Amino acid sequence: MTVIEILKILSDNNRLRILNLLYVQELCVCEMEYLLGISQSNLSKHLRLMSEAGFLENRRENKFAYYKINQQVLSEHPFITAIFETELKREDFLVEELNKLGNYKTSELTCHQITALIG
Amino acid sequence: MTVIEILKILSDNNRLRILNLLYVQELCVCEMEYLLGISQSNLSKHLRLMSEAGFLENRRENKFAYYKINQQVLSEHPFITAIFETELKREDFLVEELNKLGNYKTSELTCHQITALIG
DNA sequence: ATACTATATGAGTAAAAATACATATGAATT
DNA sequence: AATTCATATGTATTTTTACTCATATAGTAT
Repeated sequence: MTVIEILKILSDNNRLRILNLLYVQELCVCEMEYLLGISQSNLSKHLRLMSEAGFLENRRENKFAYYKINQQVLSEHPFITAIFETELKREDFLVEELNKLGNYKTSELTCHQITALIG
Repeated sequence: MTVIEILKILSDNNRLRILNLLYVQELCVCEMEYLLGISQSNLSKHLRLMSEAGFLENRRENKFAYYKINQQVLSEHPFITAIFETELKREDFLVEELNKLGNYKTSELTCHQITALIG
């Protein structure tokens, strides 16, 4: 992965929002759909883009698809961590979305329940 | 300047090439045109974009327009320095362009001579 | 097997960004 | 003042990227 590939991934608002959450923890597609309000197909395409670039890893558990950040990318490119740790914390809307993620976690809703809420 | 604005600036190949040189030193438009082989109008537009965003500063000296990186941007956003210092050094074509800049400097050509070469 | 449901994908559209070409501007020189 | 020359800008074009809608796929459960 070249710098420019990484920068192109990071320079989209929705992808930054996704990564902002995934930097905290692995998440299921339905959870991101719920937390971010991005349409399912759009979300899926951003996730695919980032996975094919090697930025994300994914697995399936039952019906649900989980995505997480490839830690090797972070260790090979420390500037990414710097962005997540300091830059993203300066953007109010991203901090709010982290709060929403926090609330979601304490709610202990399941993916099954989430998809019922969305659909 | 938001992170996303900065990332959008950085995520274009020609802009990265420009900044790669400007990270070494202030340069005139004609020098960048010569060193990078980017067309004058295209170059000018990239420079304008980055200046309006506050990423670059510029001054005129005689006929010539000089651009440099706004140091405040670097100090407020250390991840940018990390990109220049370590990431860009991994890209062969960018390192070559730095070498070309080095050669140009030792040649001690003037802007006047450069524009004669280009035109 | 069938139906159900979460995610992925194909095709089309819209929006944004990069570039090229022609021309304008503005400083310097004659 | 007229000319020259470096840079900037307007307009058009091309390329790239994001998104929507409809449909396919692949797991689950009945």
